[in-house]
Amino acid sequence: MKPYVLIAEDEKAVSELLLYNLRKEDYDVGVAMDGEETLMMIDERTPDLLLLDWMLPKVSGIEICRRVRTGGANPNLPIIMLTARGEESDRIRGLDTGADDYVTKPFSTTELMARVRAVLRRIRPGLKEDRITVGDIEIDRVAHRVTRQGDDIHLGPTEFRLLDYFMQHPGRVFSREQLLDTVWGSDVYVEARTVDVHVGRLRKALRNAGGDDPIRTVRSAGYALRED
Amino acid sequence: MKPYVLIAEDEKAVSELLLYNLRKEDYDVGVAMDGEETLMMIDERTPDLLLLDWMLPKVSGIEICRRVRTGGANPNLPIIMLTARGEESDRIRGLDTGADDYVTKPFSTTELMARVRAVLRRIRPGLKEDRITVGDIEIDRVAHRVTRQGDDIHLGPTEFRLLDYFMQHPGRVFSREQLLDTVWGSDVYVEARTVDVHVGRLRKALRNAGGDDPIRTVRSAGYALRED
DNA sequence: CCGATTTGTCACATAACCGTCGCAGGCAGC
DNA sequence: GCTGCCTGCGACGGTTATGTGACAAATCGG
Repeated sequence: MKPYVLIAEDEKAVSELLLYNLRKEDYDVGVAMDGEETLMMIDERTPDLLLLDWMLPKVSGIEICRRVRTGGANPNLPIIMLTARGEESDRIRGLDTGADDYVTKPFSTTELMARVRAVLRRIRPGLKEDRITVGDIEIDRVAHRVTRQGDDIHLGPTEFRLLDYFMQHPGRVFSREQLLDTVWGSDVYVEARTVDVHVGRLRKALRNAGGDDPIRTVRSAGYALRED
Repeated sequence: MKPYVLIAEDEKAVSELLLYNLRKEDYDVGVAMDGEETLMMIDERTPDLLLLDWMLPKVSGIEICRRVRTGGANPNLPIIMLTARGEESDRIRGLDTGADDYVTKPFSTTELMARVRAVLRRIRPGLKEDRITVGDIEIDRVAHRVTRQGDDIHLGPTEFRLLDYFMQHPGRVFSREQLLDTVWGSDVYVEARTVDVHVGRLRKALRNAGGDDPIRTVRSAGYALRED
């Protein structure tokens, strides 16, 4: 089953961002807006991971953290703490109370997602790797590196995300619209043909490392990564 | 039984497009033109999936979403939300209220159908596979690939759709008119004999992968795929 | 604020595909 | 076997989708 991630965050802007990104990475997601609700929702269905805001109305994040660790039915529940920048000592107290990781706001979504994966992988090994290999291409999302037959490949941010997405679903054909939605983000509007250009750039970069074109064009449908 | 899909959409152009395509994929389809009607129709017969427009007269899409999730007899009713491009925060609120997926208008029909399948497959596994095998021919709609006895077969878009349609109904004979309607679409006007040419091309492509002709000509009636 | 990198769009060339035609051959009924 | 329809298929002109170099705007990192 999909891992269940509970977001405990009162700022709607933040929780929505998290919600959106976690859904995109195919998790089950719940949102709690204050401390009480968080505790209730944990009781209802034990999450596989708790994203916990430091400052939470009614019952603070650190208090929740403590209660979970000492009190409840699941003292090993993984927790990633979200703190505002500059609360350094708080941060440490956060780890002290037993959070598995902490992230300062504002945070990079990519980085947070990587940490989420990292924590979840501890619980469920082989869940969503930080490294994927398809054929002779390997991508390392943490180190942000791509190699082909050992050679390093430099990619721009967009090409990187594009390849990343392809490698998560090898063989599958994506329309330009789908790619725009997921790789670019659903909130940007760019021409569909832009995808072509970036696929072209990705191709050229991959070609430079030798071997033949690993991206398949499916006329009138989109692009796909060859799956061997 | 066929899955029942309810369309809640007030723009006639959109709802008819959906209706047409869903029928083509062999679903039972209902159409509601505003929010009230939608709620009524849900009560009458529980759909397997609700395609819900964001902006709906009388009772808005989001309100319906909320009521279904919280109130009714079937809080797990799968919902795909339709939103206009640019309503980004709305979109996220859509997910927040519990839609299973969302699609922005204007949308690609192919993509929407894929999502419909994806959502329905969650409910009824093995419903409409992304892969079909008939005899020694296999078609993979997600990867957009056709193989025969392991060999890859390259088909143009039209031949692909044609074979896809045949494979959904092996053995059945289709007239040229039926094929034009479904494979080409009811809105294009081309000569009936065009079908012959494409069937010919499909045949040639399949022949190249060995084996004998899997398409049967029924004189003065049409064509059919042999079902062994 | 500057240089370097990246990005989105355009224009153009090319390749892939489409629909139609024409004709050769096949099929059924007589 | 003959006749009148039907079908298979190669050829062809027109259309559409895709690949790619160029470029200006945007962004990043100092």
